Amino acid sequence: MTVRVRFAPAPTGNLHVGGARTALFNWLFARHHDGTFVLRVEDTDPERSKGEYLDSILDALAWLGLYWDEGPGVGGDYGPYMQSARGDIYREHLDRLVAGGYTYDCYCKPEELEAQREEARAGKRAYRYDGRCAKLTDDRVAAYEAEDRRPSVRFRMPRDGILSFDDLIRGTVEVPAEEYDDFIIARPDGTPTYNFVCAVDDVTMAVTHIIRGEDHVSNTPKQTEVLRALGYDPPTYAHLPLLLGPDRSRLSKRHGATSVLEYQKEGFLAVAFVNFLALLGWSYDDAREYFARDELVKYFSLDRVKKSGAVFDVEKLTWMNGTYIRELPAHGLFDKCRPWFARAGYVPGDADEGTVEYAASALALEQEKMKLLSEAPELVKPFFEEPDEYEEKAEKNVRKLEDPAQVFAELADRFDALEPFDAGAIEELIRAYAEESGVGAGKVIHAVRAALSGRTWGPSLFEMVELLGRERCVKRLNEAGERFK
RNA sequence: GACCCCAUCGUCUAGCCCGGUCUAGGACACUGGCCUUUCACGCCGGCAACGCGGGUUCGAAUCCCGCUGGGGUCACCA
Repeated sequence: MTVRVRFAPAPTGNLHVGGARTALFNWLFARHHDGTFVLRVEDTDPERSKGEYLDSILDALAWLGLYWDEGPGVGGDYGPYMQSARGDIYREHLDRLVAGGYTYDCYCKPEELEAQREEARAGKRAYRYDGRCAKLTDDRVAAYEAEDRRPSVRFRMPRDGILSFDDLIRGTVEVPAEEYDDFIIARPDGTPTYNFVCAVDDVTMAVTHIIRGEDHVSNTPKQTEVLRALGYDPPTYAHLPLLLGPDRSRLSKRHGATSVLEYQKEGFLAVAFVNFLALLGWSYDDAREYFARDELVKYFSLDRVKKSGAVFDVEKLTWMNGTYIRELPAHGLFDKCRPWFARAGYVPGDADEGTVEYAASALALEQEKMKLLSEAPELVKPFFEEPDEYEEKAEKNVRKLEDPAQVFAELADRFDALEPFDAGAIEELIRAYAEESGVGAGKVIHAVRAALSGRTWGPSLFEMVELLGRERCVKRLNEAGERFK
């Protein structure tokens, strides 16, 4: 039997980190087993479902490279893949349940149910629907109908015994049947609800393995019972540990950035993000943590997924992002950073080749210290802007020179005459100058760096000078001379 | 509260199933040093964990029980 898994987001918000992890594990499992990754959209809540959220979820999945084999946009033999378009399928299955006596009409109004819940709360009892509508007399029903009350449909859950299911990650999960009540599978207007449609879709889409978050554990018996009533064998389940925030509660908006696309905007690389996500709850061995995508596919296995929740640590993600950035070829990195360069105005979309080369070279000089693509403009700023304000320490570095103006003027002259104007020659020049004037080479270097960039840090000074070019360097040295006269 | 699940450094984790090789390994963060024209990278070193209590056993991070702690779920949301 070929493996079929599904990721089933509700378009009621953006794809968040936890959802992305779930999608990734499903995708990896499918790819590993040469199976099929289905994307199903659970848009049965017309109030909260929005097209723009769907778009954003699809964008996020695409960014991560988690393309689906079946689903919106690509089709497939088990569609439609939007639940809102599967009404006929639900209707048919609902009829079967009704015909089989697995359901009953419930005339309780939402307010009444809420009152019952409230009562239970007050009495400190666990609330469970008491099944009162299961034994309505014909008169009662007639009366309700006369009142124009429209019934919802409830599914009869077993009254006693143990409800259990096998979970690839947790083993056998058992819950006493008394913990469950008869739940609503169709609203008065006929629209079906989650536990029913989810179960129906999973079997009608021939899903073999349900890999989802641990928060669905308690729903599972409801779904397996629906399936059983319909005459289907339940698929295999695997409930993933939850992703946690720093306070160890389930990761949510409270914890700041949780939308996947926000991470893209902040300058994370999809490869790094995926690699990092894969390591949340799954591990390969005691040491390895770098995995190219095909390696993840090759090694991924549900039996190396652990049961306890994992805190999403942005710091470690950031570190990992930096390591991936360092591995990028210079032009690859520049291409990734292009949007930030454009926004900073350094490299407009229609920039000429020279500018592009210059920017890419500047970026290459700073590549080793980048952790986020978004840092690019700040890092290369001195290559595009003259120093306006000096860092305090940079100014001090200049003042360590007895006569900064003199030094800068002298160096400007020498730069003017230097041939060739490359890093090697520049280094020689500066060291020779330091030697002649009896000043420490470090002192001169630091002062020049300050004069050129206003900073105490940056790339190797000699390479920076070479790339900036004679003209800019001479100009900035002269300006610095004025400034420190 | 009820039910379900979980429990190794601050964090991600290896080890647990098949007890000894674990004075518990790796990584992030933090930190000392080296390298060096700075920052960073890199390298070397350090700090830091088996939640507690009982068992079982010659021996327990590993098996069992209890406790504690944490999380999840208790909708005409998904």
